Amino acid sequence: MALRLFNTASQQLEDFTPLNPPTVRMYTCGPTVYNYVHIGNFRTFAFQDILRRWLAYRGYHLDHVMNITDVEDKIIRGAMAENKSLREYTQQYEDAFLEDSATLRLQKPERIARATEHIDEMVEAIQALTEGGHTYVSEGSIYFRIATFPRYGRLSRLHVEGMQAGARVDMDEYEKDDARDFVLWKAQRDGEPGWDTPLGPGRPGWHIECSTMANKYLGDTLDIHTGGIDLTFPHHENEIAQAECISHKQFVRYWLHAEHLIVEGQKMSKSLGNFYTLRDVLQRGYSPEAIRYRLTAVPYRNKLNFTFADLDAAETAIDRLRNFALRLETGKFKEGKCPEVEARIARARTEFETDMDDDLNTAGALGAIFEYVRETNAAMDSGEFCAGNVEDAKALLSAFDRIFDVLTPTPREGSLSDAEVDALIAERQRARMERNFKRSDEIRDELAAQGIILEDTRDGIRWKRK
RNA sequence: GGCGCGGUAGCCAAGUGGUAAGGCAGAGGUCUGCAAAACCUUUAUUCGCCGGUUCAAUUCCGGCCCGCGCCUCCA
Repeated sequence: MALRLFNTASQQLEDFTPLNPPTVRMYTCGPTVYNYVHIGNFRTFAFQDILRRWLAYRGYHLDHVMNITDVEDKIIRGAMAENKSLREYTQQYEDAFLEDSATLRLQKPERIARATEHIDEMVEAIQALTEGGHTYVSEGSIYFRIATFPRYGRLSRLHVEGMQAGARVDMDEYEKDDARDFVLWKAQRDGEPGWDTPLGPGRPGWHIECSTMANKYLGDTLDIHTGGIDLTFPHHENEIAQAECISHKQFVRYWLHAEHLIVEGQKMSKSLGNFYTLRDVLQRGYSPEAIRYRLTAVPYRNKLNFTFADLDAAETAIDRLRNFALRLETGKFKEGKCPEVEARIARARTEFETDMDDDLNTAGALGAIFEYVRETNAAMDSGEFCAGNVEDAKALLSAFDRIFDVLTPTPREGSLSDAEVDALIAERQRARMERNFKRSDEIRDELAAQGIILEDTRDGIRWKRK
């Protein structure tokens, strides 16, 4: 069965085939680094990570570019307020973003591109648009004239002709001929950082960076372009206009948009006090894996209601999977191979893959995995599961973890080493043999205080870190 | 108003024209020196409401109610 993805452009599920297999050329809209990235942003980035990993699972070779928007109004305001250079100001947040992404185990795109390092290319793009008659100048700034691109609005299905100049306050504070037009190049104003270019002193508009960098690194036509659903309009619409007016080719073949995350049923906003960065959530003691699990367990086209109760549930759900993995490692099973068990594992894998192929139905895929875990646990309890089934069982679990990546606990600093734990356990076992339960319970409590949980199972003692 | 999404057990959530996956929580059980941990079993006569199509609808169609997003800051 082929991978099917929901294309915003067609509003339909489509079979996915890249233009030049096995390479998939993908561009994702990255963060604007004017602050710490919040968990809503990470919902989208986590989706992109799942997409990446599933494409790789399906044998595709990724050529993925993500941008870092490091010049923009809010950045300029922040940098000027702190009396820092643009670079000084953005570097701290870019570093934090990369660190947070690593914490959430988001795979790095093949290339991360900063807007400020592509000014020349953007200038060239704007010049090309000007040559094509798509621009005009107003008060030194250069605008894209939407009237020159008849297909404008097709992606978002918005009736742009209904938007009239003056219908709303012009947030850009610049004069435009038509409210629908958008800025390509902003003229420099007093004290603001800028670049001296053939276009005059100034800085690029937001939209031009993405289409320019995407085309530079991935060619005229990309296979996939993704971002949050709010970027559909106007950002992606504008990217299409820019790119296609220059290349006269289709800019993107598959547009994928992630729905938003809401918090406790409400839109996340600073005024409601439900605005969280990843760091905020980690400080409450939640593991990165639980956050990653929660962010990816709900299929990307559904709204994700982020609650702390659900994070607790995620921690427990991950424990269940880890316990199963531990049982596969440490369990003692009779020799041979049970064909029924083998068949069930194969069926579970098919279900897992079918769900993932179905527009990345992560909830369904997780369902298949948990069902497999329960069935296999039961087979182990009944003695039906054999040593010869271990390899298949492990293979499926690791296939799952290649995508979800939650099984390995994030190490904690300052905890006991494995050897120290083993030594204490051995001492406890001696105490138990001597029926010195006082001492054995002491050791158990001591380990528990260090986050080490002992399990006395029928196959012997085993332990894990909490 | 325009465009779009959703309403499935206490919570999260998948799903199909033939009678409801999975996770968490709850209940029961197994194991154990006691525990803990773990594992197993169990929990929706029902899928927002009302009509219609059909032998059969949660799943298709129409209407209604409710919640939400976007409509040039925004993942």
